[in-house]
Amino acid sequence: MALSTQPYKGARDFYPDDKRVLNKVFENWHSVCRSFGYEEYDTPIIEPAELFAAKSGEELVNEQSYAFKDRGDRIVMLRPEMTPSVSRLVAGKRQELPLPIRWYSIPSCWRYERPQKGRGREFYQLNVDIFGVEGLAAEIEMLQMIDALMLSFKAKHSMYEIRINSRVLMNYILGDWLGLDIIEQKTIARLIDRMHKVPGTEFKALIEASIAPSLREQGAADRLLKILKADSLVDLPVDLLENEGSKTILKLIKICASLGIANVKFDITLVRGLDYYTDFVFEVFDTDPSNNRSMFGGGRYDGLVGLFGVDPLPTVGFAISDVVLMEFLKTHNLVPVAKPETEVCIISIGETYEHSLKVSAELREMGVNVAFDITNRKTDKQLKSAVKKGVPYVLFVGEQEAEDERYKLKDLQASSEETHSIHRIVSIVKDRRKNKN
RNA sequence: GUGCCUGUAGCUUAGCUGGUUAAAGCGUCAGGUUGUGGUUCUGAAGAUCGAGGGUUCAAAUCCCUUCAGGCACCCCA
Repeated sequence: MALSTQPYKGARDFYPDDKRVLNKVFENWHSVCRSFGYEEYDTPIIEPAELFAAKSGEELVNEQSYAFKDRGDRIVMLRPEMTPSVSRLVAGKRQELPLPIRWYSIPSCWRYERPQKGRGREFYQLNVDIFGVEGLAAEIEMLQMIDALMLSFKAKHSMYEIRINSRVLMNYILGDWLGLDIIEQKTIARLIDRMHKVPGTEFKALIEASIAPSLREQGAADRLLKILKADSLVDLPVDLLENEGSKTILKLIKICASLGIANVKFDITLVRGLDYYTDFVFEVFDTDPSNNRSMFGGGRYDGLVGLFGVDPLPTVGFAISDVVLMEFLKTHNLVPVAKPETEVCIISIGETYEHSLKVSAELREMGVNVAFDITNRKTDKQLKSAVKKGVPYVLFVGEQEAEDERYKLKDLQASSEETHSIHRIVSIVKDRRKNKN
């Protein structure tokens, strides 16, 4: 029985053609993060299971995790997300890190799920977090970064929308305003999260079924259903507008608008599954009907760092996965094109193998990426494979050229060739590189 | 974890209601008289038809099981 050439279920192989695109995506992520003054960190892919227990969502930990025992009987997990790990790092140096802490990372994460469109078991995830800022300025910065990230892929504002909500407001509505107990609050929150996927009448029935009869008689269900229809903040009753969460949202939308980020919208049905969020939450949606989905999200989680026994630290962060982002880029025709980094293929003709070796070495020393075709095949075959690989230049080294130390450089796109010295060749190739970037 | 759909050479497919050595295009490799491509011509390699079992004189083609993939639900990046 031959071995399978397929990758493990839900995990991916990146052939060079795919890897170049992925790298391009990463490059965009890196450069946006750096431009906002964020620094990269990294952590192990394996963490003790208890790091995630009770901090992430229940289902994420119990049913969707790669958990196993190591040889010392410790229960470990492949990280399903990065947030608990960053919090661990920050807590570990809580006293010495200058605030605010602006960090990012691109870890690969693992979740035991059934793969489907835009979701695998393994994925890369850009994680961006800012620690140590209590006020709205942190939220604003996150939204600004998201705007810059989307822009770095040439996305237009019409292609996506940033929906925001506040857990403070939501908790107030469900708790004080409606008078639900903790368990009811949880189930109702779940339901609200799914509101747009369930038919209206069924949704109403589900809500009513989850509310205690005494409250139902006071009209709690109807009050809730009514405010869930709110399209914008001003549709809410006045007493809810007084809530701190509402004020936060209002200010955020206003400031974003003044920054030209007009696609930020209040969405009262936005909940998010992770348990650690404390106030501001958001999700970015693809507006294209064929891919109308939540792409990524984040929010404020002020409680996580403190769980490590140090003083708490207010935090806002978000995460984007490469898998979902690629779906977005595909539907909007924005997938970056990425050519190989090889700039010159050397084709040696006649008895010039050793001379060609020297030429390649010289070019490399001067910073040119050179692939010497050492297959010794016929010239046209070598040329063809250079073309197919997408290399911009071919350099012919024949016996005459070797003698003159001037070589024929062929521009494969322009389909022109000129004979030059090595130095001239280097500057031509480097000029091209500059113009490309 | 639940439901639906799919599974023939590396890729895209043909193969009618079961019948001798399973076709084609693309790609790969080689050659078209020894220094040039994105044209053309010729040739080669490459599939026990996802796997296992069954029905039948006979199965890629019918039935069962299983595996893999896709999509939706769940959940989420």
